[in-house]
Amino acid sequence: MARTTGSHSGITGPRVRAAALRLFARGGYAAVSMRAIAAEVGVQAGALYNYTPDKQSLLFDLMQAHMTDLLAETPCNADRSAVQQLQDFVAFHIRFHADRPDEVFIAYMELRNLTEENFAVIERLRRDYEDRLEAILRAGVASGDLDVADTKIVTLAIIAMLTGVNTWYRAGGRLSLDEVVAQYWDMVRKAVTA
Amino acid sequence: MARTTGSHSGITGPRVRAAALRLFARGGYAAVSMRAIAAEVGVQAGALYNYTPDKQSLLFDLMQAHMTDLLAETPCNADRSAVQQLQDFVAFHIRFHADRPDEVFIAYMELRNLTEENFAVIERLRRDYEDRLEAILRAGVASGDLDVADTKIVTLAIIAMLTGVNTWYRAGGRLSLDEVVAQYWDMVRKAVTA
DNA sequence: TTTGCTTTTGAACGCTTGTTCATTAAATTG
DNA sequence: CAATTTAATGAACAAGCGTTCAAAAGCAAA
Repeated sequence: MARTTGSHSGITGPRVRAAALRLFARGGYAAVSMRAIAAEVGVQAGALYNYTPDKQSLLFDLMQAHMTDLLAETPCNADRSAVQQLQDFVAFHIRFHADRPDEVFIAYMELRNLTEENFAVIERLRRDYEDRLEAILRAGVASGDLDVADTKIVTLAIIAMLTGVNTWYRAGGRLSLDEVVAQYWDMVRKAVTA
Repeated sequence: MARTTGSHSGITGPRVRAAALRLFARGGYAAVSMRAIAAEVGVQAGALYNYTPDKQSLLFDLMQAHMTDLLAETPCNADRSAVQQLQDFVAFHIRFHADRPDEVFIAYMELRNLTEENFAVIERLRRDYEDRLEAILRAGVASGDLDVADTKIVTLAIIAMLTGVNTWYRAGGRLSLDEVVAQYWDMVRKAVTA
Protein backbone atom coordinates (compact mmCIF):
# COMPACT_ATOMS: atom_id res chain seq x y z
CA MET A 1 0.00 0.00 0.00
CA ALA A 2 1.00 3.61 -0.43
CA ARG A 3 -1.39 6.47 -1.10
CA THR A 4 -4.88 5.66 0.17
CA THR A 5 -8.19 6.39 -1.52
CA GLY A 6 -9.63 9.80 -0.78
CA SER A 7 -6.33 11.24 0.40
CA HIS A 8 -6.20 14.97 -0.14
CA SER A 9 -3.86 17.65 1.14
CA GLY A 10 -6.59 20.22 1.76
CA ILE A 11 -8.30 17.81 4.13
CA THR A 12 -5.38 16.13 5.89
CA GLY A 13 -3.59 19.38 6.78
CA PRO A 14 -6.33 20.78 9.00
CA ARG A 15 -6.94 17.36 10.50
CA VAL A 16 -3.29 17.14 11.55
CA ARG A 17 -3.53 20.50 13.33
CA ALA A 18 -6.82 19.53 14.98
CA ALA A 19 -5.40 16.22 16.19
CA ALA A 20 -2.27 17.89 17.55
CA LEU A 21 -4.40 20.48 19.34
CA ARG A 22 -6.59 17.84 20.96
CA LEU A 23 -3.76 15.57 22.01
CA PHE A 24 -1.39 18.31 23.19
CA ALA A 25 -4.18 19.74 25.34
CA ARG A 26 -5.05 16.35 26.74
CA GLY A 27 -1.64 14.82 27.40
CA GLY A 28 0.91 17.59 27.05
CA TYR A 29 3.35 18.27 24.21
CA ALA A 30 6.19 16.13 25.53
CA ALA A 31 3.96 13.15 26.25
CA VAL A 32 2.34 13.06 22.80
CA SER A 33 4.25 11.28 20.04
CA MET A 34 4.07 12.03 16.35
CA ARG A 35 2.82 8.48 15.92
CA ALA A 36 -0.07 9.21 18.30
CA ILE A 37 -1.02 12.29 16.28
CA ALA A 38 -0.80 10.29 13.08
CA ALA A 39 -3.03 7.57 14.53
CA GLU A 40 -5.63 10.19 15.49
CA VAL A 41 -5.65 11.42 11.88
CA GLY A 42 -5.69 7.85 10.53
CA VAL A 43 -2.35 8.02 8.78
CA GLN A 44 1.24 6.85 9.23
CA ALA A 45 3.73 9.03 11.11
CA GLY A 46 5.77 9.87 8.02
CA ALA A 47 2.78 11.51 6.33
CA LEU A 48 2.68 14.25 8.99
CA TYR A 49 5.86 15.70 7.53
CA ASN A 50 3.95 16.78 4.44
CA TYR A 51 2.19 19.30 6.69
CA THR A 52 4.73 20.38 9.27
CA PRO A 53 8.52 20.55 9.16
CA ASP A 54 8.70 19.11 12.67
CA LYS A 55 6.86 18.61 15.95
CA GLN A 56 7.98 21.92 17.40
CA SER A 57 6.43 23.88 14.52
CA LEU A 58 3.16 22.08 15.10
CA LEU A 59 3.07 23.44 18.65
CA PHE A 60 4.30 26.90 17.73
CA ASP A 61 1.83 27.34 14.88
CA LEU A 62 -1.09 26.40 17.13
CA MET A 63 -0.01 28.87 19.81
CA GLN A 64 0.77 31.69 17.40
CA ALA A 65 -2.57 31.29 15.61
CA HIS A 66 -4.37 31.38 18.95
CA MET A 67 -2.62 34.52 20.17
CA THR A 68 -3.07 36.28 16.83
CA ASP A 69 -6.78 35.52 16.84
CA LEU A 70 -7.02 36.76 20.42
CA LEU A 71 -5.42 40.09 19.59
CA ALA A 72 -7.39 40.49 16.36
CA GLU A 73 -10.72 40.03 18.13
CA THR A 74 -10.01 42.02 21.30
CA PRO A 75 -12.58 44.85 21.39
CA CYS A 76 -11.12 48.32 21.06
CA ASN A 77 -13.77 51.01 20.95
CA ALA A 78 -12.24 54.36 21.85
CA ASP A 79 -15.65 56.05 21.82
CA ARG A 80 -16.72 54.25 24.97
CA SER A 81 -15.76 55.18 28.52
CA ALA A 82 -12.97 53.38 30.33
CA VAL A 83 -15.47 51.55 32.52
CA GLN A 84 -17.43 50.45 29.47
CA GLN A 85 -14.27 49.33 27.71
CA LEU A 86 -13.30 47.37 30.80
CA GLN A 87 -16.69 45.69 30.80
CA ASP A 88 -16.28 44.86 27.12
CA PHE A 89 -12.86 43.40 27.82
CA VAL A 90 -14.08 41.20 30.68
CA ALA A 91 -16.98 39.85 28.64
CA PHE A 92 -14.78 39.28 25.60
CA HIS A 93 -12.03 37.52 27.53
CA ILE A 94 -14.38 35.09 29.23
CA ARG A 95 -16.30 34.26 26.06
CA PHE A 96 -13.27 33.97 23.79
CA HIS A 97 -11.50 31.67 26.20
CA ALA A 98 -14.57 29.57 27.02
CA ASP A 99 -14.93 28.89 23.28
CA ARG A 100 -11.37 27.57 22.94
CA PRO A 101 -10.47 25.50 26.00
CA ASP A 102 -7.82 23.44 24.21
CA GLU A 103 -6.04 26.42 22.68
CA VAL A 104 -6.07 28.27 26.00
CA PHE A 105 -4.73 25.26 27.86
CA ILE A 106 -1.86 24.85 25.43
CA ALA A 107 -1.07 28.56 25.35
CA TYR A 108 -0.60 28.57 29.12
CA MET A 109 0.89 25.14 29.74
CA GLU A 110 3.25 24.54 26.86
CA LEU A 111 5.26 27.76 26.90
CA ARG A 112 8.26 25.93 28.31
CA ASN A 113 8.24 23.44 25.44
CA LEU A 114 8.86 26.18 22.90
CA THR A 115 12.35 26.87 21.60
CA GLU A 116 13.89 30.12 22.76
CA GLU A 117 13.02 32.03 19.59
CA ASN A 118 9.47 30.71 19.40
CA PHE A 119 8.93 31.51 23.06
CA ALA A 120 9.99 35.11 22.48
CA VAL A 121 7.39 35.49 19.74
CA ILE A 122 4.53 34.11 21.83
CA GLU A 123 5.62 36.06 24.89
CA ARG A 124 5.48 39.31 22.97
CA LEU A 125 1.93 38.58 21.78
CA ARG A 126 0.93 37.86 25.36
CA ARG A 127 2.43 41.16 26.51
CA ASP A 128 0.56 42.96 23.74
CA TYR A 129 -2.68 41.52 25.05
CA GLU A 130 -1.89 42.54 28.62
CA ASP A 131 -1.05 46.02 27.40
CA ARG A 132 -4.51 46.38 25.92
CA LEU A 133 -6.07 45.87 29.33
CA GLU A 134 -3.55 48.03 31.11
CA ALA A 135 -4.23 50.89 28.68
CA ILE A 136 -7.91 50.75 29.62
CA LEU A 137 -7.05 50.85 33.32
CA ARG A 138 -4.69 53.78 32.83
CA ALA A 139 -7.36 55.69 30.96
CA GLY A 140 -9.80 55.01 33.76
CA VAL A 141 -7.36 56.25 36.36
CA ALA A 142 -6.66 59.37 34.30
CA SER A 143 -10.36 60.15 33.96
CA GLY A 144 -10.93 59.48 37.65
CA ASP A 145 -13.45 56.70 36.98
CA LEU A 146 -11.19 53.97 38.32
CA ASP A 147 -9.28 53.64 41.57
CA VAL A 148 -6.25 51.47 40.87
CA ALA A 149 -2.96 51.85 42.74
CA ASP A 150 -0.78 49.75 40.39
CA THR A 151 -2.19 49.20 36.92
CA LYS A 152 0.35 46.48 36.06
CA ILE A 153 -0.56 44.31 39.05
CA VAL A 154 -4.27 44.80 38.59
CA THR A 155 -3.94 43.92 34.92
CA LEU A 156 -2.30 40.61 35.77
CA ALA A 157 -4.71 39.94 38.62
CA ILE A 158 -7.75 40.47 36.41
CA ILE A 159 -6.42 38.30 33.60
CA ALA A 160 -5.51 35.50 36.02
CA MET A 161 -8.95 35.64 37.58
CA LEU A 162 -10.77 35.62 34.25
CA THR A 163 -8.65 32.88 32.73
CA GLY A 164 -9.34 30.78 35.80
CA VAL A 165 -12.89 30.37 34.51
CA ASN A 166 -11.55 27.82 32.06
CA THR A 167 -10.57 25.44 34.85
CA TRP A 168 -14.17 24.83 35.84
CA TYR A 169 -16.61 26.22 33.28
CA ARG A 170 -18.33 23.68 31.06
CA ALA A 171 -21.08 24.51 28.55
CA GLY A 172 -24.39 23.16 29.81
CA GLY A 173 -23.29 23.32 33.45
CA ARG A 174 -24.95 25.00 36.42
CA LEU A 175 -24.31 28.52 35.14
CA SER A 176 -24.79 30.01 31.69
CA LEU A 177 -21.97 31.99 30.18
CA ASP A 178 -24.10 35.14 30.57
CA GLU A 179 -24.31 34.53 34.31
CA VAL A 180 -20.59 33.86 34.55
CA VAL A 181 -19.80 37.07 32.69
CA ALA A 182 -22.18 39.04 34.92
CA GLN A 183 -20.68 37.70 38.13
CA TYR A 184 -17.08 38.27 37.09
CA TRP A 185 -17.88 41.75 35.85
CA ASP A 186 -19.46 42.47 39.21
CA MET A 187 -16.28 41.45 41.01
CA VAL A 188 -13.97 43.30 38.66
CA ARG A 189 -16.07 46.46 38.72
CA LYS A 190 -16.16 46.57 42.52
CA ALA A 191 -12.44 45.82 42.77
CA VAL A 192 -11.33 48.70 40.55
CA THR A 193 -13.80 51.46 41.43
CA ALA A 194 -13.57 53.63 44.51
CA MET B 1 33.35 1.51 40.55
CA ALA B 2 30.39 0.76 42.75
CA ARG B 3 29.52 2.53 45.97
CA THR B 4 31.21 5.93 46.17
CA THR B 5 32.81 7.58 49.19
CA GLY B 6 30.46 9.62 51.32
CA SER B 7 27.37 7.92 49.90
CA HIS B 8 24.60 7.84 52.45
CA SER B 9 20.88 7.14 52.19
CA GLY B 10 19.92 9.97 54.52
CA ILE B 11 21.63 12.43 52.20
CA THR B 12 20.89 11.06 48.75
CA GLY B 13 17.17 10.58 49.35
CA PRO B 14 16.36 14.27 49.93
CA ARG B 15 18.69 15.26 47.11
CA VAL B 16 16.77 13.03 44.71
CA ARG B 17 13.49 14.69 45.67
CA ALA B 18 15.03 18.16 45.41
CA ALA B 19 16.47 17.42 41.97
CA ALA B 20 13.16 16.00 40.75
CA LEU B 21 11.34 19.08 42.04
CA ARG B 22 13.70 21.48 40.31
CA LEU B 23 13.76 19.64 37.01
CA PHE B 24 10.03 18.84 36.86
CA ALA B 25 9.26 22.51 37.53
CA ARG B 26 11.72 23.65 34.89
CA GLY B 27 11.09 21.20 32.08
CA GLY B 28 7.91 19.33 32.88
CA TYR B 29 7.47 15.77 34.11
CA ALA B 30 7.31 14.11 30.72
CA ALA B 31 10.35 15.95 29.39
CA VAL B 32 12.62 15.07 32.33
CA SER B 33 14.32 11.67 32.24
CA MET B 34 15.42 9.63 35.21
CA ARG B 35 18.94 9.97 33.87
CA ALA B 36 18.64 13.76 33.99
CA ILE B 37 17.52 13.60 37.62
CA ALA B 38 20.36 11.23 38.43
CA ALA B 39 22.88 13.55 36.77
CA GLU B 40 21.60 16.47 38.85
CA VAL B 41 22.16 14.41 41.99
CA GLY B 42 25.53 13.21 40.73
CA VAL B 43 24.67 9.55 40.56
CA GLN B 44 23.76 6.88 38.00
CA ALA B 45 20.13 6.34 37.03
CA GLY B 46 19.88 2.95 38.69
CA ALA B 47 20.66 4.44 42.11
CA LEU B 48 17.42 6.46 42.05
CA TYR B 49 15.47 3.26 42.52
CA ASN B 50 16.82 2.98 46.05
CA TYR B 51 14.67 6.01 46.87
CA THR B 52 11.57 5.73 44.72
CA PRO B 53 9.75 2.73 43.26
CA ASP B 54 9.31 4.60 39.98
CA LYS B 55 9.14 7.99 38.28
CA GLN B 56 5.41 8.39 38.87
CA SER B 57 5.83 8.05 42.65
CA LEU B 58 8.47 10.76 42.58
CA LEU B 59 5.92 13.17 41.09
CA PHE B 60 3.05 12.05 43.28
CA ASP B 61 5.05 12.28 46.52
CA LEU B 62 6.13 15.82 45.70
CA MET B 63 2.58 16.90 44.97
CA GLN B 64 1.05 15.18 47.96
CA ALA B 65 3.63 16.62 50.34
CA HIS B 66 2.95 20.09 48.96
CA MET B 67 -0.81 19.84 49.31
CA THR B 68 -0.57 18.35 52.79
CA ASP B 69 1.70 21.19 53.91
CA LEU B 70 -0.68 23.71 52.39
CA LEU B 71 -3.65 22.34 54.30
CA ALA B 72 -1.70 21.96 57.55
CA GLU B 73 -0.58 25.58 57.51
CA THR B 74 -3.81 27.19 56.32
CA PRO B 75 -4.90 29.60 59.07
CA CYS B 76 -8.14 28.68 60.78
CA ASN B 77 -8.98 31.02 63.64
CA ALA B 78 -12.69 30.75 64.42
CA ASP B 79 -12.46 33.61 66.93
CA ARG B 80 -11.90 36.16 64.20
CA SER B 81 -14.59 37.70 62.02
CA ALA B 82 -15.20 36.41 58.51
CA VAL B 83 -13.57 39.49 57.01
CA GLN B 84 -10.52 39.04 59.21
CA GLN B 85 -10.32 35.35 58.34
CA LEU B 86 -10.55 36.26 54.67
CA GLN B 87 -7.70 38.70 55.09
CA ASP B 88 -5.66 36.02 56.87
CA PHE B 89 -6.37 33.61 54.03
CA VAL B 90 -5.33 36.04 51.31
CA ALA B 91 -2.07 36.90 53.07
CA PHE B 92 -1.34 33.25 53.81
CA HIS B 93 -2.03 32.07 50.27
CA ILE B 94 0.20 34.67 48.66
CA ARG B 95 3.08 34.12 51.10
CA PHE B 96 2.90 30.33 51.13
CA HIS B 97 2.86 30.14 47.35
CA ALA B 98 5.55 32.79 46.85
CA ASP B 99 7.83 30.72 49.07
CA ARG B 100 7.40 27.57 46.97
CA PRO B 101 7.32 28.49 43.29
CA ASP B 102 8.49 25.08 42.09
CA GLU B 103 6.02 23.11 44.17
CA VAL B 104 3.15 25.38 43.08
CA PHE B 105 4.12 25.14 39.44
CA ILE B 106 4.17 21.36 39.58
CA ALA B 107 0.94 21.12 41.55
CA TYR B 108 -0.90 23.06 38.85
CA MET B 109 0.86 21.89 35.71
CA GLU B 110 1.47 18.21 36.22
CA LEU B 111 -1.97 17.03 37.30
CA ARG B 112 -2.49 15.35 33.96
CA ASN B 113 0.67 13.31 34.36
CA LEU B 114 -0.68 11.58 37.45
CA THR B 115 -2.25 8.16 37.23
CA GLU B 116 -5.99 8.06 37.78
CA GLU B 117 -5.73 7.00 41.44
CA ASN B 118 -3.00 9.50 42.27
CA PHE B 119 -4.93 12.26 40.58
CA ALA B 120 -7.98 11.51 42.71
CA VAL B 121 -5.92 11.90 45.89
CA ILE B 122 -4.45 15.26 44.88
CA GLU B 123 -7.78 16.49 43.57
CA ARG B 124 -9.45 15.83 46.89
CA LEU B 125 -6.75 17.77 48.76
CA ARG B 126 -7.25 20.66 46.38
CA ARG B 127 -11.01 20.59 47.00
CA ASP B 128 -10.39 20.57 50.73
CA TYR B 129 -8.35 23.73 50.38
CA GLU B 130 -11.02 25.43 48.29
CA ASP B 131 -13.62 24.44 50.86
CA ARG B 132 -11.68 26.29 53.56
CA LEU B 133 -12.04 29.52 51.64
CA GLU B 134 -15.63 28.90 50.70
CA ALA B 135 -16.52 28.29 54.36
CA ILE B 136 -15.14 31.73 55.21
CA LEU B 137 -17.18 33.34 52.44
CA ARG B 138 -20.35 31.54 53.55
CA ALA B 139 -19.83 32.70 57.12
CA GLY B 140 -19.38 36.26 55.89
CA VAL B 141 -22.57 36.08 53.86
CA ALA B 142 -24.46 34.65 56.83
CA SER B 143 -23.24 37.44 59.12
CA GLY B 144 -24.01 40.06 56.52
CA ASP B 145 -20.43 41.27 56.32
CA LEU B 146 -19.87 39.99 52.79
CA ASP B 147 -21.90 40.45 49.61
CA VAL B 148 -21.25 37.41 47.47
CA ALA B 149 -23.84 36.03 45.03
CA ASP B 150 -22.22 32.64 44.39
CA THR B 151 -19.65 31.54 46.97
CA LYS B 152 -18.31 28.70 44.78
CA ILE B 153 -17.47 30.97 41.86
CA VAL B 154 -15.99 33.67 44.06
CA THR B 155 -13.86 31.05 45.81
CA LEU B 156 -12.39 29.90 42.52
CA ALA B 157 -11.99 33.44 41.25
CA ILE B 158 -10.08 34.53 44.34
CA ILE B 159 -7.78 31.50 44.32
CA ALA B 160 -7.04 31.93 40.60
CA MET B 161 -6.26 35.60 41.13
CA LEU B 162 -3.99 34.98 44.10
CA THR B 163 -2.16 32.05 42.54
CA GLY B 164 -1.52 34.23 39.50
CA VAL B 165 0.97 36.17 41.63
CA ASN B 166 3.40 33.30 41.11
CA THR B 167 3.62 33.98 37.38
CA TRP B 168 5.32 37.33 37.90
CA TYR B 169 6.43 37.83 41.51
CA ARG B 170 10.16 37.50 42.17
CA ALA B 171 11.82 38.20 45.51
CA GLY B 172 13.82 41.41 45.27
CA GLY B 173 11.65 42.78 42.45
CA ARG B 174 9.84 46.11 42.21
CA LEU B 175 7.34 45.25 44.94
CA SER B 176 7.86 43.72 48.36
CA LEU B 177 5.68 40.81 49.38
CA ASP B 178 4.01 43.08 51.95
CA GLU B 179 2.99 45.47 49.18
CA VAL B 180 1.72 42.63 47.02
CA VAL B 181 -0.35 41.26 49.88
CA ALA B 182 -1.75 44.72 50.63
CA GLN B 183 -2.75 45.36 47.03
CA TYR B 184 -4.40 41.98 46.53
CA TRP B 185 -6.24 42.26 49.83
CA ASP B 186 -7.50 45.65 48.71
CA MET B 187 -8.91 44.13 45.52
CA VAL B 188 -10.43 41.11 47.25
CA ARG B 189 -11.97 43.18 50.03
CA LYS B 190 -13.61 45.58 47.61
CA ALA B 191 -14.83 42.73 45.39
CA VAL B 192 -16.65 40.84 48.15
CA THR B 193 -18.05 43.64 50.32
CA ALA B 194 -21.20 45.60 49.50
C1' DT C 1 -4.70 4.92 -21.71
C1' DT C 2 -0.68 6.91 -20.72
C1' DT C 3 1.99 10.41 -18.28
C1' DG C 4 3.23 13.07 -14.43
C1' DC C 5 2.16 14.82 -9.96
C1' DT C 6 0.69 14.38 -5.24
C1' DT C 7 0.14 11.89 -1.20
C1' DT C 8 1.00 8.00 1.70
C1' DT C 9 3.29 3.88 3.15
C1' DG C 10 6.41 1.18 5.74
C1' DA C 11 10.86 0.23 6.81
C1' DA C 12 14.80 2.01 8.62
C1' DC C 13 17.98 5.36 11.19
C1' DG C 14 20.36 6.39 15.56
C1' DC C 15 19.07 7.71 20.00
C1' DT C 16 16.58 7.92 24.35
C1' DT C 17 13.27 6.03 27.55
C1' DG C 18 12.07 3.68 32.41
C1' DT C 19 13.55 -0.08 34.75
C1' DT C 20 16.22 -4.32 36.37
C1' DC C 21 20.11 -6.67 38.31
C1' DA C 22 24.57 -8.96 39.14
C1' DT C 23 28.62 -6.94 40.73
C1' DT C 24 31.46 -4.05 43.58
C1' DA C 25 32.89 -1.18 47.14
C1' DA C 26 32.14 1.86 51.05
C1' DA C 27 30.18 1.97 55.70
C1' DT C 28 28.92 -0.22 59.77
C1' DT C 29 28.85 -3.68 63.17
C1' DG C 30 30.83 -7.32 66.14
C1' DC D 1 40.46 -7.00 61.77
C1' DA D 2 36.56 -9.69 59.81
C1' DA D 3 31.75 -10.10 58.62
C1' DT D 4 27.69 -8.01 57.21
C1' DT D 5 24.84 -4.55 55.49
C1' DT D 6 23.97 -0.72 52.58
C1' DA D 7 24.37 1.94 48.45
C1' DA D 8 26.11 2.69 44.05
C1' DT D 9 27.72 1.16 39.37
C1' DG D 10 27.30 0.12 34.61
C1' DA D 11 25.62 -2.86 31.39
C1' DA D 12 21.59 -4.65 29.53
C1' DC D 13 16.56 -4.87 28.27
C1' DA D 14 12.62 -4.08 25.26
C1' DA D 15 10.10 -0.31 23.82
C1' DG D 16 9.43 4.07 21.98
C1' DC D 17 11.15 8.51 20.13
C1' DG D 18 11.47 12.18 15.94
C1' DT D 19 12.67 12.03 11.46
C1' DT D 20 14.02 10.45 6.61
C1' DC D 21 13.23 8.40 2.21
C1' DA D 22 12.69 5.12 -1.70
C1' DA D 23 8.87 2.84 -3.32
C1' DA D 24 3.98 2.51 -4.26
C1' DA D 25 -0.50 4.02 -5.46
C1' DG D 26 -4.42 7.24 -6.06
C1' DC D 27 -5.52 11.27 -8.83
C1' DA D 28 -5.72 14.70 -12.72
C1' DA D 29 -4.63 16.12 -17.22
C1' DA D 30 -3.58 14.98 -22.03
